[in-house]
Amino acid sequence: MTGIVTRFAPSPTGFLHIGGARTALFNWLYARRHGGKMHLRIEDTDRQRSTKEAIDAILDGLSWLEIGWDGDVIYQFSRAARHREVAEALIAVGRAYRCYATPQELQELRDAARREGRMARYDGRWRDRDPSEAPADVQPAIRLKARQDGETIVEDLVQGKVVWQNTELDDLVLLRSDGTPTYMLSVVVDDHDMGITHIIRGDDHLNNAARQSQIYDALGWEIPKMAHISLIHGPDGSKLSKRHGALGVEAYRAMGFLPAALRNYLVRLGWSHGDQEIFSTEQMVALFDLEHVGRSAARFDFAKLENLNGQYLRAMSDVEVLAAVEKLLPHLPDGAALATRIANKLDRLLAAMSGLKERAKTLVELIDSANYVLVDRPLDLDEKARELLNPEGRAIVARMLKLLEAVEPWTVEATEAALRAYAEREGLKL
RNA sequence: GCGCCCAUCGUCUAGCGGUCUAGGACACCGCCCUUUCACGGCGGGAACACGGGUUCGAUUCCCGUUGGGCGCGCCA
Repeated sequence: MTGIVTRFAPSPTGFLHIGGARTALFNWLYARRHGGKMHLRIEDTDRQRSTKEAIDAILDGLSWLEIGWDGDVIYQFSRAARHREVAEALIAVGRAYRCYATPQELQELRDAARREGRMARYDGRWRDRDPSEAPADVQPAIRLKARQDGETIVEDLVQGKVVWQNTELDDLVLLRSDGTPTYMLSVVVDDHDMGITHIIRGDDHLNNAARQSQIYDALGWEIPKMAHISLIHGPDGSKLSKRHGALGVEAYRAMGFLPAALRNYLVRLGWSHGDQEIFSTEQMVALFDLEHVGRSAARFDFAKLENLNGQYLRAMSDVEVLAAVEKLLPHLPDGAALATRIANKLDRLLAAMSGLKERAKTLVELIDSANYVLVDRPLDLDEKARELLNPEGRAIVARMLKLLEAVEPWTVEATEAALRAYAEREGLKL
């Protein structure tokens, strides 16, 4: 029973963004590398913000990226009863207590702390109070009775040893006054019950790691190995925002990126294997490790993604690229129209593919430049010839001819003849 | 503000005390190929944030400063 079990645990409050995709990829790679399993757990304990659309987007995004999970999808909210039971058990053994502090009281506490330059934390006012003092009209929350002395240490597989003074940590809420479990409790219980051996997640959770180890400690459970990977930043080094590239992965699909290329780009963000840049999925699985995951944040570089995508495109066979195009069509805004346009010209498209794919960085670019191949004959050759008057037009015509050469050689001859005639008439030099 | 994390070319990174006049990739700039574009080939500029230690010797180890990030909810 030493198999490795990882999990990807997104909260369904939005699409699967690029950072989440990388976290999923790392978990997936690590599990596969060691012949283990990766579970998918939807952290939907926030009933207000969790949506069906978000869940679908996450599932869809993962399957597009071809990142599979083992077993059924676990919905965290469905395990609330179990979480509640654990919280009660903690009270029974004296490691948790009911807290009757009101939201107003807590807010005042936070304000005071901030004013005095301390880390905002609960003061434990109900920690040792006798339950008989409880006000009858307040529904209590259940808080962990955390150790107040000593320190909490997390041995992180990526970040190394991280230490917190216990005086900095407070008695966190396990169960809300409405009886629902908090994220902090749920993760610990679920990770334990699911037999998770390795928690690989974004380092925005590093601080949570300390509090969660306190819960593990109170429960007497073994703490899974943890690896907190750095976040992905925008090109300017600040947090990745919509303005940058914090789009859902489905947006990258719509931009014409290939899942394999995106995976390759993502795995190199933070992880490396010497100087190697291109990794097949098999190689990633065979080589991935946590030792070579860097600790610093990486900026998202669109140009590099595009370059990588272009490399993948060129490496694919013409038939494969055509298949990828057809697969992409339903996800494009004008996909339906394009699909009908392409439908009866598949052979033409295929014939031009080798010329097309070496020019494009994305599938969308490729489709755009396939215009000349897809357009209905006859072309207005005179109009094309007129474009020769400027360098840009000259380039377009030349490129068009190159593409057409593979499809319809006669068109090239006809066009060239028309160009020559036109140039002669206008006294231009070709 | 307090806590925690991070710090090599513009960007992703290699480097785990001497092999570093710091390597690769993307981007950029030249040249070649090409009646254009792209692909391809060749070449070029470009980095160890700063200041203290430790050491015979620091890009590599320690401390501080600066800069950036994350966290500080009965959100996750």
